Amino acid sequence: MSIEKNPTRIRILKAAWNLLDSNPGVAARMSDIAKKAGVSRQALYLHFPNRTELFIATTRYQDEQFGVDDMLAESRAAETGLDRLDAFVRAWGGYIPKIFAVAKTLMVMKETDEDAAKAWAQRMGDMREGCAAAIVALERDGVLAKRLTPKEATDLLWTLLSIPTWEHLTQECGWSQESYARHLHHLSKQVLTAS
Amino acid sequence: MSIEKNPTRIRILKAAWNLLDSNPGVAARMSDIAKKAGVSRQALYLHFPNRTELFIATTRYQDEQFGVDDMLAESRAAETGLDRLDAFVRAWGGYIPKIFAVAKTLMVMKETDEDAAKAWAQRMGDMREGCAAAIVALERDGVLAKRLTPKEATDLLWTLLSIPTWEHLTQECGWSQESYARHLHHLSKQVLTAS
DNA sequence: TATTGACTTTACACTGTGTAAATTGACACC
DNA sequence: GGTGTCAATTTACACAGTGTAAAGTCAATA
Repeated sequence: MSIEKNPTRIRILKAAWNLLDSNPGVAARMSDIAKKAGVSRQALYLHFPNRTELFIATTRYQDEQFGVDDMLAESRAAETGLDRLDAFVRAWGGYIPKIFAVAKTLMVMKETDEDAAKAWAQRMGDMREGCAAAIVALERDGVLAKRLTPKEATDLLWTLLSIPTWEHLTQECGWSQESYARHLHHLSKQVLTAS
Repeated sequence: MSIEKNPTRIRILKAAWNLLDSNPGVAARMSDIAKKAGVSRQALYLHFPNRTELFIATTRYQDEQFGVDDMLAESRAAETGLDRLDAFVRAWGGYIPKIFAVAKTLMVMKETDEDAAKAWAQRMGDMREGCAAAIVALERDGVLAKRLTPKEATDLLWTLLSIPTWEHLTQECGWSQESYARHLHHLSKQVLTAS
């Protein structure tokens, strides 16, 4: 399944993943990752040009391991627009907690790092595609809320499903993942579909 | 109105404010701020213990200058719960763009800095009070959506009005402030009140 | 046996924050 | 007029973390 299987490279990616997951919020240093991977700090630079690229590679590795594409394919298979919306909300909403720690690191980095910003924009752009497709399906079925243009509806769904929204509800407000999923399921229908 | 009026201190605060506003996203360095304030870098440390505290002081200075308290007082004066909700959404939603650049800087810092995190939590806690008060008023009037507990409703409003949500809609999606305000006005009612 | 490749070790340049201390200049009090 | 004080300046340095550079080790392989 994995495109490259350089063993040390993978060890480093796993170490980074692991470190970010277990110390959420504490941005791992190159030396921390090296130690965790059982390799010298300099070795990291043999596999990744810099810290940013290492973390970008880590998110890609996660996507590959989790099989995002297959996951999102499910929602694409739905017949009706409503089913498609539900499936997408469930799939993506359930994916966020798996990738949160690493994603968050990249989100913070993107504020000061051009490359991180680009990688992040790409990733979120892909996610937006899924939102847009669900909205198109709703419109096709004639159930899209009348006061929203497709673009507005897509933007709203994109925002409701954004990682900061998930973070706010589960981390700041203390909602369980189950509670988050249930509310977002309802919310997206309430806001986006015609009553 | 201002508690302290040390002229150099104010010059520094204005320089920081100015710098963050005009270079949004580019975290200003101590030397940049010093230069802008027309003062030596070391002088900053005569007025603020460190970079974090300088930025915290800057947000406080903004709040003071803009008179947040007066602004929020308006919403407190509303008679009905619905009026109160509207007033609060309008007031806070209109305030975000004024403070965004500085607030964003602090939001990024809070991920790696304990003090920044504390200051930010405080600020957002205050904002949550406003959300909670509006929800209580809705409940008192018997118009709170039945499927939501007051806590859930408060959390949702708090999330909808959060700075990341504003940022996502206006910066990523390109919504105008007017469009943001209009949609949030409708959205909050739709989600939080009984139809 | 020589070569290659992956990794280590050591060292260093660079950036930015924060500490420290000696110096200057103005104003204020007696 | 002399003295003290206060704000700010200048210079210097410690420290952390990223990234570069180069020489050395060691095993596999041809």
